[in-house]
Amino acid sequence: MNFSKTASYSLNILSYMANHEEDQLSASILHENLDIPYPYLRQVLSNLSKSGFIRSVRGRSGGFIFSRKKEEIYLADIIESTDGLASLNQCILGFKECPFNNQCSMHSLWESTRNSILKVLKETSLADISRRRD
Amino acid sequence: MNFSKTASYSLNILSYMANHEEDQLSASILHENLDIPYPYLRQVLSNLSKSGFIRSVRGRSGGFIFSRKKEEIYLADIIESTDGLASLNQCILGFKECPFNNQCSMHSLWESTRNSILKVLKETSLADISRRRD
DNA sequence: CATAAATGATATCTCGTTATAGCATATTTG
DNA sequence: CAAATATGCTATAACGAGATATCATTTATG
Ligand code: FES
Ligand code: FES
Repeated sequence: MNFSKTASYSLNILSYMANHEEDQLSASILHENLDIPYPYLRQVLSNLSKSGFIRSVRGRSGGFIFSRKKEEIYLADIIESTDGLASLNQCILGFKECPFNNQCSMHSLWESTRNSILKVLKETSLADISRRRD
Repeated sequence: MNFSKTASYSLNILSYMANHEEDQLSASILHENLDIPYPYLRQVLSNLSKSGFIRSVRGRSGGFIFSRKKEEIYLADIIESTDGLASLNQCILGFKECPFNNQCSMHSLWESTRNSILKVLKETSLADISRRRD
């Protein structure tokens, strides 16, 4: 950890979409509402399509819409598709081996912490966080 | 979070030095014992000098030695001098504003977690972690 | 004094992430 | 049909962290 900007963007996009599930949203609309550079936003949307979270509708008045139920898309899935979850399994100080001989106070603290984080990521769906928000 | 490689290197170097406090250690010696590329190691050492944790002795049989007591160098000081501690005060998902309207389960979990981490960093000195280790 | 071995300082390279740009294709709308 | 507005695709640029390379300077040692 932590997560990349691309992962943040992805989470931002999908959570916004979850709050506007009825609509099919275009990159332009998303760009107007989210603080993400337009060309990069389009790349990220493309990736999210390829990852199967959303699908695209081409042509004028096209856009993006969920291809899976938001109840079944977990935050962990999104992180996994962008950064991978492996980063969560590392020492918070970035060491391969604990330089403090596995005796440092970081070790156990971070281990239980990251398990908590992982648990939340795995149990929280886009539906869970889709609450009133503009 | 998380911390940069440079921060990891710095912690690695200083914790190694704390276990060899008696000695004045050269970059070559440190390079032989730590898994850090030599030229970069020298840069990091230079930064640690400028930050006042260690001082350099020039000339043949020169090297580096603590300029402050290891009892008074806290992990938080080291992180502060490399990455800055500000990174710890951010949403773990990398958002400026919580996109979930501050209602997401990450929020409170991460907030208390990072406080715990910060507490450990602020209370753990190099002396505390300097225990038998080669 | 000359050599060896160390740090000081700085310029450059690499590489992955982030960001940009442009053209092709699809589809709605008048 | 033609224009407008989407996405698909892909090439390229910008940027920063990490890594490398050089040369100057300092000092111990023979
Ligand atoms: S330093 Fe990371 S677990 Fe000990
Ligand atoms: S998403 Fe980071 S605090 Fe809610």
